[in-house]
Formats: sequence, C-alpha cells, structure tokens
Amino acid sequence: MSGSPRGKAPQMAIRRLSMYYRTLAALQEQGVDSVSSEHLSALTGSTAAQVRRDLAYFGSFGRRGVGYEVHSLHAHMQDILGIGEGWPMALVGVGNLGSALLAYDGFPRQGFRIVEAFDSDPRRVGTVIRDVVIKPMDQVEETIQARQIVMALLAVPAKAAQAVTEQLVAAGVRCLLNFAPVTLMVPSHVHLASVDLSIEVEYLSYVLRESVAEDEASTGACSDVTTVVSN
Amino acid sequence: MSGSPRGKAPQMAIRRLSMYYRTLAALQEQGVDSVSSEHLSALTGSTAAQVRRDLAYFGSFGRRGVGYEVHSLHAHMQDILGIGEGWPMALVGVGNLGSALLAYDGFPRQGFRIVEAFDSDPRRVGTVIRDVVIKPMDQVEETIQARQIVMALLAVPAKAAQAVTEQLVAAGVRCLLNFAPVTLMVPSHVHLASVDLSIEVEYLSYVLRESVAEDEASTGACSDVTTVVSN
DNA sequence: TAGTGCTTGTGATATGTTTCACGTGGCAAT
DNA sequence: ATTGCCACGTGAAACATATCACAAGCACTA
Repeated sequence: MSGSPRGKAPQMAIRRLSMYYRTLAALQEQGVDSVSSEHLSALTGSTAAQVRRDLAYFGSFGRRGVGYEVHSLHAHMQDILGIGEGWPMALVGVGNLGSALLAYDGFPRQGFRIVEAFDSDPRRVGTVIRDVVIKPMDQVEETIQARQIVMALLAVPAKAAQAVTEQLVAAGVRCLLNFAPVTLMVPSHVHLASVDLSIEVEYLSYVLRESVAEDEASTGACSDVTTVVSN
Repeated sequence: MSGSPRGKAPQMAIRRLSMYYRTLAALQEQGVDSVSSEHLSALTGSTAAQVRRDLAYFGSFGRRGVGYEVHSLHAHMQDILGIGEGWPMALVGVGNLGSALLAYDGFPRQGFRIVEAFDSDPRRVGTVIRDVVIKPMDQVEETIQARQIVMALLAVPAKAAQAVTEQLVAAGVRCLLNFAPVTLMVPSHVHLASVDLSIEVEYLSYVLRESVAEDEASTGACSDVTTVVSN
C-alpha cells in the first residue's frame, strides 16, 4: 500500500516526519496548497536537503520544479506514520502526570485516544476523567485483551515500572511509551519509547554549563543571529 | 575543574551520562561500591564499550582490572552534568501538564527546583502549588531577572509558545524545555530541548505498523526465507 | 620479582547519518 | 519549439557515531 522503501529510514528521520506532518496540517489550515523542501525545512528547523532525503526513504511525493502538494503530502505522511489506524491506547498510572496525559488534547487531535486507564490506588479507581473510567490493576490483562489494545502509556512511579511493564507485555501490548525514569527491559518484539524529564533537564544543565564556560573564555559578546534548534 | 575533554561528546553520549548518573545513585543506595563497564551497561541498556567511550570523552575515572568506584564516578557525573549548581527553574503554563511538572518529584531529587510559576489565566494566578505561588505573565521579566533564573519549562498551548518564548528570552533565560508541539525559534545563545508527546506516539505508531507488516509477511502466503527474530 | 587474570582506555575500523552537488523533469513565457 | 528557471530526487562525499580488539595497568599470589 505504501511506497517502496529504498532503504531503512533512521529513527530520527521518522521523528522528523512527525514534524513535517504537523506542519503540513498547519499549512493546510492556512489554505496553503503548495510547499517546497526549502519552505518546509524553514518551518521545522531542518534543512532542505534533509527534508528531501527523509521523504526519499519512502517514495517520491513532489513535482520537480514545483514542490509538494500540501494535501497529498500530508496524506502520505499519515499513511507512512500509521496514523489513521486509530490505535486505541491504555494508560497505566493516573497520578499527576497520568491525569495530564488523559487531558492532553494533542492525542485525539492526532487520532490517538486513551480508551482505558488503570491505577493501583483504590481511591482513584472508579473515578472518571474525560469519559474514561479508572479501573484497578487486576483488570489490566482482561481489558487489554478484550479490547485488543496494543499501545500503552506508562505513568507509574519508577519502582513499579518494570513490574507493570511485564504485566502489560503479558497482556499483549506491543508498544510502550514510558514516562518513568528507569531503564525498562522488554522482549524484542515490544517497542519502547521513553520520555525522561530528568535526562532532558540534565542535558540542558550540561550545555548551559558548557556555554557559560565558553562565555567566560571569550569575553566578546555573541551576535544574536536567529537560528532554529530542534530535537 | 572538570576533566579535559579529549573531543566533543555527542549529544547522545550526554543523555547516556544521565542514565549512568541515575543508575550509579541507585547502586550507591543499594550499598554497591564498585561497578564495571559491563555491569553498568547491562543496567542502562547500553554496551560496555559504549560506556567506556562515553566516559572517555571527559576523562579517566576507573581503575584497570578493577572497574569504577561507584561514589567517585557518581560525583564526577554530577560535576560534568552541572547538577549541584542547583539551577533554579521557572515554569510557564500551569495547566494539567504544568501542574504535573510542579508536582514531579524527579526534579528536586536530581537537584532541580521549580521556584517560580506563571500563568495567563487570572483564575489560576495567586493559587499555590507545592509552595510555589502562581504569578501573572506580566511579572515574568521582573521576576526572572530578580532571581537570576536561566532555565525555564514551557507548558503553554502551542499557539502561545513562540510569544512566551520571546518573553522568556528577553528576560534572560538561557535554557528552555519545551512541551508544546511546535518548532520554536530561538537565538543561538539559547539552548532548547523539546518533549513532544505526539512525536513519540507517532514514532511508536510507525514501528508498530512496520512490525505488524513484517508479521503478516512471515506468517502469510510468502513462503520464502524470512529472518526469524531472536529472543 | 615474575606471573595470572581481569578491566580499563583507546587507536583503528565499521557503520550510520547528513550534506553536497548536480542530473532530471516540469512549468511558463516568448 | 525553444529558452530559462526552478526544485525535486539521488549518487557520492563528508562527517559523526558506534563497535572492535588489544595494549596498558592494577590487584593479587606465590
């Protein structure tokens, strides 16, 4: 169905595809119907060559001398990223962060929906947030299997994360987005992504320290050329 | 003060240092006082050679034939990452996500503290969460300059993100951790890291789709040689 | 002191990713 | 048709990162 992959796309390329996808959606809303690699790169903090290369991993979507048709490219990105399959997601851990995830409107806007939520705290079980009833942990396996859920968000304390992971994997989950600051061990058929706030903050702390040291070394003031930094 | 950098460390190496750092803290708590690159790599999902190379960017912290002394290595990581400087942080946007960030105990545990919070919603201004009083947006510049804050967490809606960013940069912020799903433009002297939930979920959606396709290829009519996934 | 066993630190090598540079196809206007 | 220009798609080059493999160093023993 999708184009023939000319090679394996780097993970970073996939992440950039997400940014292109989002940017294309914005352009579409603005009524723009044509975009060049140059233009798209400026909007996403990439380079024109990188945009073209990233797209080339999956096919040939533009017209030479013209650019890309926004609607068509947006549709292709959606297809490649597997959005639109509408994978239903489960959330485990409905504390502060879990509640924020339940309320996060970026998920439904991109076609992802949290359809089940679990927590071990009896005081939270039974409460309803955003139309989702919080269930106890012992219903994880049953519910996930019944609803054929393959993606889960893990927002439990670090100490519980590995055990819950194993419960989810046993229940048939294939993809995990982990928010706990731990290294999880998963079987090779399970895909794992992690959002680790400590790592991000510590990375900034490192570069800050480094740049402060550079400032001290060279007393001259830096120019304020605007550049785009993305991750 | 810190070791002599034999080269520039890749960003990924810095992120792995954070993981080593956290793992060392855990080992220390468990009373372990010596660790090998092999051991540390197993705990962080890396490889022994990678651990040694990552550390080598910053110096030579182990003893040949023995391994690393946990406490000493932990201290070195802390120094390299600039933790312990105790950078105070500002939070802008105290919605669902912002509140979760205020309550996140991973920050104080790593030595980072949110000392100021801002929101544009008058109903939230004045309320107190975790000993932090939420201030109105028009006090951003004044407060940040007075308290010499250089790191900020951005948890505002996507539409407001760029404007708030400029406000923060004008106030003197040097590091930004952005949670809004947009590409921010910042001057080159400002460091930016982003946590983008849509990108993470879409990445998982992609790999899921890919692995499902592989499953279908190997179980379906295609009878020829297929690689078997080990483990 | 010499020998053994172990693990680091690091050149050399391999792999992966980004950038460059240009051929190709396409549109518009003359 | 022909000309001129534009922007994609893509080999090849440059660069960055990860892995390998082993000499160097330390602890311990005899």
